Amino acid sequence: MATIQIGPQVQKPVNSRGEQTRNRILEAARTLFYRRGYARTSFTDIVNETQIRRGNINHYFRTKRDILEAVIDQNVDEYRRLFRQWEQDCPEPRDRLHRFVDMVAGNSSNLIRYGCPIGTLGSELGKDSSDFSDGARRLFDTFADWLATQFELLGKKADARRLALHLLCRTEGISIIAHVYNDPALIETEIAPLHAWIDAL
Amino acid sequence: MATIQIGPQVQKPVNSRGEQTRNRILEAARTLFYRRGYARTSFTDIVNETQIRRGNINHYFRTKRDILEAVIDQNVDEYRRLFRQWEQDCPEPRDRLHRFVDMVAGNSSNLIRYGCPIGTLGSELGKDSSDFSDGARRLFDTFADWLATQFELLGKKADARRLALHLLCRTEGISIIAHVYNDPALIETEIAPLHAWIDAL
DNA sequence: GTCTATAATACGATAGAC
DNA sequence: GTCTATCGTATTATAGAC
Repeated sequence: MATIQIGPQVQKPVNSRGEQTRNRILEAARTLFYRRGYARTSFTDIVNETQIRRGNINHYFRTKRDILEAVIDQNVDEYRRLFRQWEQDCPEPRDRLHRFVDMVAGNSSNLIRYGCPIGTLGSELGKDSSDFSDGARRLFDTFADWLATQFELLGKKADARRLALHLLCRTEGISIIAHVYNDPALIETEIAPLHAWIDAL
Repeated sequence: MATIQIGPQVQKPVNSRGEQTRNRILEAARTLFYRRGYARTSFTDIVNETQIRRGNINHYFRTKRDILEAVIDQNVDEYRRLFRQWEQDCPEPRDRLHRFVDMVAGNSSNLIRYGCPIGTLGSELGKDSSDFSDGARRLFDTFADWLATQFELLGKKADARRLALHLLCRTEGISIIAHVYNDPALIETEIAPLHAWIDAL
């Protein structure tokens, strides 16, 4: 849905000093939340990582949870941008699905060290009294929706969502086990049948 | 490897008051770690849950991490006991594998609310500077080893470990996605092909 | 074995000067 | 927009009486 602009549009200064500071905070938080988990990442960790003073961070994000929400938004945006790129690169939806599976394989060194960036956050946020399972679902929906669209384009209209969730189950499971066992070979072994599965559709 | 006993064996009083207290602590911790995660569970939470005083808990477990290790040991023991039960109930290894898959389906209400008890703990412990990925691996090995044994008994000697890890990938992936989406139907849908897969081996 | 009291620290968040 | 200083609380862990 487009928003109607009245009068000259006020251009948001995307590279202002404030914007840069905010982005540095966000980037550090994203990495730390991924590598150490949200609960174990402290405000002080972010201060040390960015060298930005405590009070200044609080100027951009009043609470730690505000940072989390912004990090999730950033993740969603980034994956959507990636999907758009794939759509441009691959006219065939089948090739886009292969791209998705290849992304898992291509990111194996991070997956092995820290687990899936979406899945581990999802597990943590889904837990009791984290009252933020919305964030986890929003993150997964970014993937599920896009994957379902590709299956629809493949003519699997009725089963699109089921197939999308199936593929997510497969890749998430691989990420967990490969992470626990620090085993890159397992990713290769488990990814291969997924490519075959996509081709057989 | 059996230990040779010399002289009359000293029987450990398994139902002494101390043992009972220790077990109550352990049971509460196990539930809390599962439902809220290890990092977000505090000593105070365990005190409130058990009504056992702080100092008394520290008499049995000096540190929070000591509790974690004991909880993992307890989990390992309990699953091993369950596996022995299955071995008695089912002479056919194929039926035992079906039992394993059914366990996931039968535990769906907990899986949906809190995720997989092994997988979520594994994700959390595998993270950076938790320096306790051993615990996660030990937990998963309890399953992987037993599953591999069943595949060997099925005549899949060469592929036993690969098949075991594949099955773990599948069930863990299902747990994650069903948890994030609070979707019990997804468990049923995704479990069915696993039974078929076992039968087709 | 059980309890109370408390030490020592890390945390999230705020106030207010510049 | 950036900084220093600090409040109030929650945390793990310990000391020592009973």
